[in-house]
Amino acid sequence: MAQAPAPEPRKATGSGRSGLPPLETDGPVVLRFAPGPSGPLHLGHSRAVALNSAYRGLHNGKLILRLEDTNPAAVDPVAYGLIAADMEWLGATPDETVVQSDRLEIYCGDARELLSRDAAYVCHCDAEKWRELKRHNTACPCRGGKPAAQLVAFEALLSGGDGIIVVKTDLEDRNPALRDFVAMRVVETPHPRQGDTWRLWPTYNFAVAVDDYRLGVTHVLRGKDHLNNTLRQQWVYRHLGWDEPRFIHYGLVSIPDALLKTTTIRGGIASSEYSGWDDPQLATLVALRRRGYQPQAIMDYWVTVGVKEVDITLSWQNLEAANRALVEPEARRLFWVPEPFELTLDAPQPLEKHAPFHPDRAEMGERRETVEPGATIVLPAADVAQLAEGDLLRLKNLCNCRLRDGRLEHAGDDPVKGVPIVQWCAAGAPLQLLRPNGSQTDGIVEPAAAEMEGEVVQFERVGFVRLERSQALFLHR
RNA sequence: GCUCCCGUGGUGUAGUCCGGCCCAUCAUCUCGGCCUUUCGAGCCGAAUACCCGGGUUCAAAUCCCGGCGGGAGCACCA
Repeated sequence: MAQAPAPEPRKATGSGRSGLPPLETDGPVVLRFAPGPSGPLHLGHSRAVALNSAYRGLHNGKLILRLEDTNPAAVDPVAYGLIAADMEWLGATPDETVVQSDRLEIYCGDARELLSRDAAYVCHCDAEKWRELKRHNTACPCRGGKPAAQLVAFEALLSGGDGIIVVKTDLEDRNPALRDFVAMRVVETPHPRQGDTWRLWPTYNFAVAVDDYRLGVTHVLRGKDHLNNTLRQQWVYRHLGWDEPRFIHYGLVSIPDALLKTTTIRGGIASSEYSGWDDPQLATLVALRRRGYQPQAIMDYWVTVGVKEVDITLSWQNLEAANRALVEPEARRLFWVPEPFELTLDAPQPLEKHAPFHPDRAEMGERRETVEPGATIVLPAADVAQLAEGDLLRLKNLCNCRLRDGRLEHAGDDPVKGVPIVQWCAAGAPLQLLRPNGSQTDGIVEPAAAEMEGEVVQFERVGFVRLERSQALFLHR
């Protein structure tokens, strides 16, 4: 029984070492991540994934992915696969995946149990009227029916008619959010996976309570926005005499400069404002991945943030720092010249470029290139603008030059202290850099880039980027 | 409006339950310096915080009361 998923070797990278406080527990730990399949995961989701996954590792527990697709109208069939892929990329592959729309018999069973215990009722009132009555701590006429009659009404609803199943709570509760809540309702829209086999669908709170219990979840780790939902779900536990899991709520995260709302992104893609879910302007996981974010950086970041109930603002700088620490030792260096300015090089003889792929790791090799006298050299226009006639500058890893009459005049090979050092290209290919703010910069990249598609590299003096076939995506400085 | 949660530097975090070892930890950011044929990395240093007001106490970031501030929920969404 005690399944022990191999805890992946979790390397304690830099910042993430502080670690999470262990969970209170008296046995095996079962956790779950439960998104609705409406699109791929984004940075906001990744906190829940990271925390649940970190605790799985810490307690050698089990992590369930539960797809919450009980609203047929809000399901994107491709999202099931996208979400699974995102979790895998994060290194948080679930031990088990369950889909709520496969479990309708279970919800119906527990609804019947609720009804027969007089803990729920079938309501045929007008929605607005029912809410209004609740607001005044008043029961609707349907609430008083006998369990036997309620059960009959429930069976009838399965095949036709209007109505909802309501969980009885305390109508006198001072918190208006906690007075009687809907457990199941009729949705005629066909479900992408189930077609029209079912018309009575559970709501979020009911399905979650049932599944957390029946799946043996021991710790429910989720955002603070679920505080009231927890209170509602606890009514189901009490009515049915179930032992409760431990509930842990972490604070809300606000992510600056990021569009996270799935429906808005979907709209932006439809209107071609974004090229797709992985558009570099987005904070979806696929987009961050495409730009060169390392999953471990994201996971580490959330672990250092922890599980407190305070609301936080995500710090891109801190996340970038975590990613830079991972990427910097591995990233090969390359010259990329933004807004290239052409100059002719005057030199007495051919010059040899010896540029290491990594300044601190000679074993990574170097890029070599011969530059003939009279060759056209491109420099960043911004750097040329800084230069006055006769000024000395160094073409990095090549030679010193002096700017004379709009040409570059060779001025020695050995580095001279205090001289500006600039990246340059002689041969090279056009390459556009895309930044997450949507801007694009034209430039020339050195020949070595040709065989480095897909790599995260550092453009010297520019920042880390990920190379694609004919463009580069800016990662961070 | 009602209900619930939270409030340590720019950002995040440790400490708050069990008051003293906290003139408050660590990371990141910022600013200097060193180093470096990148404005990357590395090394050294600096600056910046206990929301406010009372109270209890020899002693409060830590306990109590009252303000103020932020957030969430009050869906036949998840």
